[in-house]
Order: sequence, then C-alpha cells, then structure tokens
Amino acid sequence: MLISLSTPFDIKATFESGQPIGFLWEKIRSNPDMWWYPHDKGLVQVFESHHGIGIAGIGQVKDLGRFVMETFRLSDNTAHLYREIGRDEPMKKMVQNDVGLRLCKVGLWEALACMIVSQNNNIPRIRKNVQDLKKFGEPLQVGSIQTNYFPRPEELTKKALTQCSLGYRCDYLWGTAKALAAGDMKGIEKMSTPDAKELLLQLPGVGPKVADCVLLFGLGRLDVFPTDVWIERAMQKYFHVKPDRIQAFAQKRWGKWRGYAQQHLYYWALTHMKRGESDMGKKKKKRK
DNA sequence: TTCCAGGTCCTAG
DNA sequence: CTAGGACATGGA
Repeated sequence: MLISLSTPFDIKATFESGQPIGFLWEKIRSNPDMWWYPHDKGLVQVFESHHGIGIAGIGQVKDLGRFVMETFRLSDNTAHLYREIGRDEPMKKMVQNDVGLRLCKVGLWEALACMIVSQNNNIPRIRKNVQDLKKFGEPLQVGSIQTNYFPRPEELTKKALTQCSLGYRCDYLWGTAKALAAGDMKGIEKMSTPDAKELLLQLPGVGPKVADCVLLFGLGRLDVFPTDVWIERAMQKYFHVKPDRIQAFAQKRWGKWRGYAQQHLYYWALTHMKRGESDMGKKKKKRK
C-alpha cells in the first residue's frame, strides 16, 4: 500500500525539528531521506520519490491511512492557519520558509518519554537515549528489517532503564512509567488543556515546559506554546518579548494555533541562530 | 579542563 | 513566591 502526498511535506524539517517523532522513528543510514516506524504488525515508511513524498506500509499494516492522517495531522488546514499566524513579520517569513514542516502527533507515553529525556540534554543524545529505550520493546521483523516497538510503560524495569545512560532523568522516567502503568493519566485525552496540564505536572520530571510539549505532541493540543531556552532567545531577538511575557504574547498573537507558531519559531532558531546569540545574560554554573 | 544541552527539583531567603 | 544551584552523561 502506498500513499502519495499532494500537501507540502519537508522530511528533513519534519523529522529534524526536535519533535518526538524524530527521536522515535529510525532513519535509514544509506538514505537520510527515508524514515520508518513500527505500526500494527508492519512498518510505515516515509520517503522522497520522484513525484514528491511517498508513504508506504510494509508488511501487515491495517489502518495506514488513519495512522498517517493522525500522525502527520494531514487534516489540519495549514494553508489557512499559516495565513492566520503569518499575518505579520517575522512569523510570516518563518512559516513560508518551512511550509513543509509537519507538526506531528505521537502517543501520550511516547511523548512523555521523549520530553522527559530531553530536559537539559542535546538533540543528538536525546535521539540516542530514545533509540536505546527501544531495545526493551517487542522485536519486529519485516523482510530484512529488524527493529523493535517502543516499550510500553509496564514493559520497562528499573534495571533496564539504568542501562540507557539517562543520567538523573532515569528516576523521572521510571516514576512516570509506573504512574502510567497504574492508570494515573486515565481520561486525560478528554480533559481541557489546563486540566490536562495540571494532571501532567503531577508526574516526576514533568515541569511546565515538558507538560506543554506533551500537550502539543502527545495530545495534539495546539493551544500551547512550549518555551525552552531557544524559544526565549528567539522571542527576545525577533519579537523583543521578555521571558515573563512570552505566554501572554503568544496567546494574543497566535491564539489557538500557537503550537504551530512555536514549532516554526523553534526550527527557525535552530537553523538560523547561533548558540549564544541573545542579549539576555546566560546563567553560569559554579563549581562545588 | 570547562562549558553546554528543547529543565526540573529542592532549598534558602 | 522567587532566585540559585544540583543534577548525570557525553561531545566540543
């Protein structure tokens, strides 16, 4: 089964813009423009073809269409929403520069695991940590491809986690896995965004930033604006907004689509800004 | 050797 | 309630 997309889809921007999907999916070494992930009893592949973007189900993949629609949010009217959030500069140029950047949805647990691991960590290592976690999921063989499903919370053990070099995040992830296995997040999908956030904040290792990311990438809520160091720097540089004003500003300017605005701003910062670029003083660490 | 990385937690004031 | 440091790990 093969799906051909007509909407803009930039593989690199989508998978390498710091979203959980880019940490969870695997990239083929010989072809950096091909990515895959286990689904149902087979694999879903995304790749570049002569006609544009192709998405294929390899092996037994029952509901490929629905999975693809949900994961890549293909029913979002991006043309309309980009017009809305891109009314003025500089967001206009940021959105137009990355029109093919898809905001992707993964499972709640997968989003939690990725974002807990991401704190005070760098993107290449986050990816490595998340891929290491897959060693503890069920194996899957499709043709010559050998991979694993991402492990369910109840499949993890404390001992297994300590083998993933997660550092101090290990205890956070273990605590969160136990909470999910115990059903602590039950019903969160149907809750309002503020209520869902309050519930997420109960989990160990989940603060405001991780909670917002989980709301955005794991629950598909667009009415959040996750703010990390990059967003702070970019908001200061491009919008002259100080950290304590970011939330109010984003809500007023980009409204219910601010999750999309955030992702484009983040990717812009990632690809256009240097590390220390900002007029805000950075906090320094001291020796013990 | 020192600094940094899509932050959170804990403590002191 | 707010500010500041600790927290593991590995790459530059």
